[in-house]
Amino acid sequence: MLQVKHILENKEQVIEGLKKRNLDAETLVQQIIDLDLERKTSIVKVEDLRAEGNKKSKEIGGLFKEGRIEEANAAKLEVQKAKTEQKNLEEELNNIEEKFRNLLYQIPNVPHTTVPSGSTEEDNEEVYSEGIIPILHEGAKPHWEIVKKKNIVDFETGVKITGAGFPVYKGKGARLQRALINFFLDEAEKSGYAEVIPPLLINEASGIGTGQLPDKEGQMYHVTGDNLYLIPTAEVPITNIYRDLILNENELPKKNCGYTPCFRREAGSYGKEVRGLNRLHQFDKVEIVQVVHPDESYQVLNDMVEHVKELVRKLKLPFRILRLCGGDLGLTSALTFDFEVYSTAQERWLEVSSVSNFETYQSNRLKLRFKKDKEKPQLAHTLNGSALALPRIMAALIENNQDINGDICIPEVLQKYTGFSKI
RNA sequence: AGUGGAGUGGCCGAGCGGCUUAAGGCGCACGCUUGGAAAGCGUGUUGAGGUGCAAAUCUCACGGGGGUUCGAAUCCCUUCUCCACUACCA
Repeated sequence: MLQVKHILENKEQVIEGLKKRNLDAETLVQQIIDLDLERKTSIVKVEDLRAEGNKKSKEIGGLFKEGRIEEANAAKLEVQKAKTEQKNLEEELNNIEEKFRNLLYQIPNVPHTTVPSGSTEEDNEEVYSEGIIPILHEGAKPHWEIVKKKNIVDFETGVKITGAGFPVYKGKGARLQRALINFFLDEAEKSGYAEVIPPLLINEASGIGTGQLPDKEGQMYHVTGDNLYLIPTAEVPITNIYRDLILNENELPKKNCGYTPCFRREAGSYGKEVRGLNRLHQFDKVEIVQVVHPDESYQVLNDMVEHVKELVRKLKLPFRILRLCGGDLGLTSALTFDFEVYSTAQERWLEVSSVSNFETYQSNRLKLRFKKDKEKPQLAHTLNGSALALPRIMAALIENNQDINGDICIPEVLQKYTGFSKI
């Protein structure tokens, strides 16, 4: 969430910035400012009473020690009365603070100055593209037909076991998944990211920390028996490693990568969009995460984009990079670049990575700070990116690399991981 | 999962209703001392929030939340984590 101080000091700038999200935040921001004032007034009242109470209690302690029992008892009665008022005021303060927090949770991150305004993905700005879209032979097929024929991804069995969106990868299909995971992890480690294997279930505090809760609860699978959530992305557990920490400035940047399955309910999705591997409830992804000094976060965002570029390039997939417009930007992000690869048989672009700078939006919720010597701790910046999400990469590879015989050619960089060059 | 025990500052560890303003130690930082260092001595050593131009000052935090009390690290309830034993299991 945004820092209150930042809102107070940059009211107009915040409201103006949020317009890019097609959000008129005027009322909301004003409510927050008003409530903050109310909050402070209430704090003063409560703390004054507390201070007085503390003083009196100490005096009573002294009276008892001196054996002045009657005076002490009289003082007790007096304080007891004052407590009622204090309790009421404390309750009032609690209410204000809860309301205040809820309002703050509602305000999305302020988009970076370079974010284009716009409402849908149509308004995203293409900033880069690379690679040649292959011309497929007559009779080329979409990936869902190829994987069926080759028996490497079995959707029907997944439906039987769990439901739609939970495919079973088989044989060389499974092997290809594993190859991609290992390839992505090795590349990440080469770029200096330390690998972690995090939990796949997270608690409520972690969900709030990275911004999935309270707003996007419906998108995660909720294990109600234990009040845990299946991770929608490794971003959540990996970033939460640093929750409640005060790092030394010289420990920055923190760079982590991790492979995890991801679980998304994707309520409301249907049709061509979800066909085959296009949109799944469970999918594999390698994620890269950084915690950095605020002065460096945009340089780092660039580095992360370059890292992802290199991955897609090595897989020889045609891709483009989009700067997300305000309307398409996630709640917590200040600037996001999406990577899309071209899936030739479907004749459409598929999003395979999203690289974002959250500035202090997450770290403020996470209480993730760093400190230089004796200076006051300050919030770090957090970033993350998919590097990469597997199913759509697989879809594009399968479609783009099908040859005249209907076989799938494995890109050279993957062959040492797969152990075969064709499926 | 059951039963019992325990969670105190950067770390160890005392305190078990009011001289706690959290003892003592270790570590760390600075100073004195020294040719230099060690030892020794001295000083300091958390975070959040409020008031104030500032100096300063107040509030909150002893795993988390709630309660009892004029007053809670200390008593009660609840929850989490760790340890031990029992049961189960890859």
